[in-house]
Amino acid sequence: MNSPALRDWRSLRKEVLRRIQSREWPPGTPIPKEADLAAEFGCARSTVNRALRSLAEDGLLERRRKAGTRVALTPSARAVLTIPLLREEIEARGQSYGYQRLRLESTLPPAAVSGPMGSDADRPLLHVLALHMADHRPYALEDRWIDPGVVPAALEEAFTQISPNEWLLRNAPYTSGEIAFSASQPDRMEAMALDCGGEEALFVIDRMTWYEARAITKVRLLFAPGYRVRTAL
Amino acid sequence: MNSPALRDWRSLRKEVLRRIQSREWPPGTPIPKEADLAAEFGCARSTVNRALRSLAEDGLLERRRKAGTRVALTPSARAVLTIPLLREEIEARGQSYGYQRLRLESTLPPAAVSGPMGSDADRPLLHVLALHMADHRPYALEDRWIDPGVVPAALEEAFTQISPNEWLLRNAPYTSGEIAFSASQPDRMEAMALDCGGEEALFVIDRMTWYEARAITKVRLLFAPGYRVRTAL
DNA sequence: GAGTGGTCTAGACCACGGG
DNA sequence: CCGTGGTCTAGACCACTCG
Repeated sequence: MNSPALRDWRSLRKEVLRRIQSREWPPGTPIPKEADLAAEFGCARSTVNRALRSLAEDGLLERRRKAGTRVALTPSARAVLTIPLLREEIEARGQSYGYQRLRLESTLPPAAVSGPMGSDADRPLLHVLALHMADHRPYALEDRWIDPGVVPAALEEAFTQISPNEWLLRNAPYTSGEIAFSASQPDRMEAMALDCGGEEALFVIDRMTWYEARAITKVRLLFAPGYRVRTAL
Repeated sequence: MNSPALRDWRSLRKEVLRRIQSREWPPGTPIPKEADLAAEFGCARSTVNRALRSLAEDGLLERRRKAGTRVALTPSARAVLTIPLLREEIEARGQSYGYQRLRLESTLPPAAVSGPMGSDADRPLLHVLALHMADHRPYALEDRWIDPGVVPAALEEAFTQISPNEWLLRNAPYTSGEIAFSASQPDRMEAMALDCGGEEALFVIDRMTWYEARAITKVRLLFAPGYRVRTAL
């Protein structure tokens, strides 16, 4: 049967997606090769390729040369998180953004910092502690280490008007990074800064970024109680 | 100046990425149009398009017809999280996977469940409580609600051998979903099931999925202390 | 109105990897 | 080996949107 000709890759993607979701093509099924689909839908192979590639990028298809294309066995959920600047995140919700630098020092990093960053344990790093606020209430505590050997300009900055978060994004481009999400209880200092109880469960983001092979910065963001990260699947 | 001809889109992407990261093209800069880049690199415009589109999808470029292509002002970090089956996640680390159903009942959902799911508050839903274990130690507690009106086959399943997590993935394809990450303290029952203290901060994943416009299931995964979700940026 | 990206085509060659 | 997806090309038309 010839389907009604679908000539653009979006329509084609939709149709293939429909066949997958309706179990017309169950998980594991090998689907027709590109040339055949092109014939069925009356379009060029490259258009089919575009549609199938898009589905493969979303994890719904598995493609291999010669082996062909199959419906993925486990459509493992992929969530794309967009991590905005805290300031933008707060302002986007119509709240007023506040910022306060709590501490700035140049000091020897603890092993928990120099280790992952791969920096010399006997070379001082810049350490900044800052509080982000939404509508004048504590929102997140930023505990950051910066390697001045990689970003010398950071030594000239006081971080009283702009957060390290934002300053680095503007002034220190990175080539790679990693991010981790977890949960943690605050210590006494952190609880005080966030104005919450010491037994509250707090959401934590740890991030580290590199420029080429050199670690730029390592940061731990501790969010006030109730914080959630949401996204569509 | 003619750059050494780059004929494949990956090399081209690399070169453009280099110019962005090296600030040769600072944030906000309009970059040459596709046709010009094609001429510079000695390749077809569609190849340039492929490379630039790829960078735009990663949020590094902003493209608009007529306006042209610009380097994104805020390279807001995007993290792609792949949420695997708990079983696969555990086995991938070389640990033994264990599973235990703790409870199965058909009961009226609390408002906190029927509300978000958009189901009638006076129609019973399937409620399953199950424990996932790694190397015989509690790993995550799965607290799930399933609408049997959408997935009737779920009524035939005892969930003693297979987790709702895995059963649903196999038997109830979804068309959309949402996921949220947060931190929470366990209540007494949860602490007992996870064999941890009641004041521990636990990582929580809430997920809800739909088929078309009908909510299939809502689940809350409570992870044992120390759990982290990691990914590259 | 006109310039730029978005997309489609028909054909070609190639790289990978299954049999 | 040889079938399949991956990619490139040259050209074309179109859609969006800025000026």
